[in-house]
Amino acid sequence: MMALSTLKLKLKLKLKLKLTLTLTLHTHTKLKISALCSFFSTTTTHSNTLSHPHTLTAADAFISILTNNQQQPPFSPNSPSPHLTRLSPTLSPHLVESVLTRLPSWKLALSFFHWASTQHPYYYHTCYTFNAMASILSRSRQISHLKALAFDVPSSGCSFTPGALGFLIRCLGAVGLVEEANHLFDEMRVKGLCVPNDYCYNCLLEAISKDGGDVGLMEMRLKEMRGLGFEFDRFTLTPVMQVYCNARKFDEALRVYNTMQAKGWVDERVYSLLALSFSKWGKVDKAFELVERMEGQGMILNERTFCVLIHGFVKEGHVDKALEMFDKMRKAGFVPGISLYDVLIGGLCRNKETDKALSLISEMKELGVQPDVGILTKLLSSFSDRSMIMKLLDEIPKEQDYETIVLIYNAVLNGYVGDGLMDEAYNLLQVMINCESGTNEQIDNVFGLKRLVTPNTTSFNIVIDGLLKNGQLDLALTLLHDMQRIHRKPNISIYNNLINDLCNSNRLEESFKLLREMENSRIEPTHFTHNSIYGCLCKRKDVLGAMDMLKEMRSCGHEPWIKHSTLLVKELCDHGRAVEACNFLNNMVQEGFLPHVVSYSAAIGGLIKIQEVDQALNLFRDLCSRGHCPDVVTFNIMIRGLCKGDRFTEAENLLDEIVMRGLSPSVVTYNLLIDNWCKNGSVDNAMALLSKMSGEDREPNVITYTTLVDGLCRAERPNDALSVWNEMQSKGCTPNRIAFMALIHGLCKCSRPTAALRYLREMEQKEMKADSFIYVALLSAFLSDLDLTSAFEIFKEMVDSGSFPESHDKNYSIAIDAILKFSKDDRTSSAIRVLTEEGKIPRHCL
DNA sequence: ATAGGGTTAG
Repeated sequence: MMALSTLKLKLKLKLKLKLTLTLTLHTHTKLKISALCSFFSTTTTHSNTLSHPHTLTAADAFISILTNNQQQPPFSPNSPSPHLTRLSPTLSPHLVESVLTRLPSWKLALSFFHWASTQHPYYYHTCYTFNAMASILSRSRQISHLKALAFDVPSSGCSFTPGALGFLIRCLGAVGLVEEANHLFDEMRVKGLCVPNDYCYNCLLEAISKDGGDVGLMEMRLKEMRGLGFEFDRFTLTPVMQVYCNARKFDEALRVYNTMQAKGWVDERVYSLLALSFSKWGKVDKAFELVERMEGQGMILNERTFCVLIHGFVKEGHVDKALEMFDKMRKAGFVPGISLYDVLIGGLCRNKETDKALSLISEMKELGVQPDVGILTKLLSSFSDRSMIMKLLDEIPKEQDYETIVLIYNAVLNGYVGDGLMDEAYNLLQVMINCESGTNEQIDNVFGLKRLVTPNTTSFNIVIDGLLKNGQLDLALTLLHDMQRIHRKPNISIYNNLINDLCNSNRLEESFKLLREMENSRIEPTHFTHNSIYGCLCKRKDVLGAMDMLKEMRSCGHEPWIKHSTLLVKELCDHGRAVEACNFLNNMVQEGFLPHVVSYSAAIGGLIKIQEVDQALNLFRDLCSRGHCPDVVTFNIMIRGLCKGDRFTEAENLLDEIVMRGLSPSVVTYNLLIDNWCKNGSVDNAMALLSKMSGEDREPNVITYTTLVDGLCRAERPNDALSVWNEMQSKGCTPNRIAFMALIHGLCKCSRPTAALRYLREMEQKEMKADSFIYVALLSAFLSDLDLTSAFEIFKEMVDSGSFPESHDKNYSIAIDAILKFSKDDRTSSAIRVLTEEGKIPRHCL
């Protein structure tokens, strides 16, 4: 880099002095300063401007030899045509360039190009002949030859003007040879064969942008440019923006766009580029806005851009914008082809904008474009209205082949199914099934169509799917039999959907029957088929069946889904069968399926549930040796188990282990520890952890606060509980009914029933209903407070809201005691009698 | 027609 800038400095200096000295840059190459510093971009085609009649004649001579030689190829290695050999002393770069551009094939041109270079000592290639050749190879996309040529240029020692280098780089860029372009650029500079100028850089950037765009490379070249003191212009920034667009670097692309906008460099190309990118990013509104801005400046998109945008807009579901664009396109004088109509009508059908779709159809016809079967089936698929169907069927040219008619019927079936008209779909399918035995009238009754067709597999697929979605499994199953009766082979999709639905209805035996049936008819079950059945077995807790299915899956190479295996483990564990669950996981391993850490976590939780904490710990420790690492959730499950077993030290050690393994404790982890401390009388530890949480970016949640409110009330610190409550709300954490109940219950335990009642009212205002134990807690607290009136008020609310504790509830006896108290007191005894007579209190209470 | 699962509070 240093050497380069010195060189540049020297050159500038010498230019200033207007010296015409030659400068030795390379051992073999002498360059004229004027050539080196030419800042003009020069294209190869000098042939048009050749001025020497002599050269023209010579070129004609070469071309006629090269193209009229039918006896033998002109360049067979050992015997070049004697005519050519005779002419070879006249070779000059101008002549070669002229011949090259006029030869009819790249092959001939390349042979001639190579031949000319061997005519030493009379001839050397120049940048113009190299570029003429490169241009031919690039246009005919002869990538490997072009690559070889680009590789040869630096070692040929031929010097290039910056314009020539830029041209060559563009040839490379046009066929995606970006690496080669970069290599060439650097080599030419290092070897002193060219001093690249801003034009060269612009060409290089353009090449980079063509290849999807390597942002790092592009930014490096930009930095280089700036370092060399080159100004950026529109030809610099357009490819830069394109690279950012391709890389989805939204902000950077916009920044470049804004710069260009400020400089007035935004042209059609830039607008189109950005609009297309916006469309690709799903920002249809922005894309549209750009197009309008463009129009405001009197610019028009080209046809291709219109098409791509319309397709993109429809794909993003913005059919309205697509239609507006379509309108603009026609106003710009472009005639849309049928594929645009197809995509627009497809989009309108998806949106159920059937009127607009139909008006497009009439517009097409006015323009003399006949809607094809593809468009008509799209429309039919979205209609279930009989007269509409008839009208559309009228559009179909009569001479359609059989397959096409089936396609059209299937579209009608799709239309019915889409609108949930299963009876219509089923009946039409039945008419089709019976078409061979039925009469023409039958089908005329349906649509006035003369042609009779029998349904194909797709027809059945459509109706069966519709019936399944509509909960008509049994009717769908009869269609499977209809298929077999008329010898239509069900496909995998039909089998899979039926089996899946049977499994969801717990009709396992029938699923198996279908599975065997498909195997017999040589339709291979997929992993979906097997997993449907496996899932059903898991839900049933059928361990043996699940194992058998796993064996079958093994033989097909189908993986069981994690959610199913985990469900089985969980179901077993929920019923206290954790040991069986563990055995099942071991058997899975035996079958060669490594269960997921989630399934193992469920099993560990199950062992803890049956108080086998040591077994749980063993499994937890085993996980790593089985190729798994426990994650934070597994740790949480284990921590809870240890806490439940009063093994606090081990639990806290696990917390350290989480950190040691590079995991980080989750909010749940902290909640568990807080709960543990609260229950063990170390509320202050718990409070300390609360303040630590925010610092670690683990924001406390409603469970954290609820746990602490409960803990503080247990520690007889109602005021602290209330301040935690307030802190929770000030942090924007909304209490749920469990939180309210914890606070109300806690305040009651702290003999603060009046405060507690206020929160019950707040809770009720938020339309949350308290459980009966809350009423009982308030009731007891008021009674201990000897506030019989408030106690009775709560009691009455409890009775009225149907929250009287059940007889097996431990609060039942408290309620009964309260009734006795109320009966004995004059202030309340009559009211109790009324309630009893109304049947609101169990009569035997008295 | 197809991933996704296991843990915490009254």
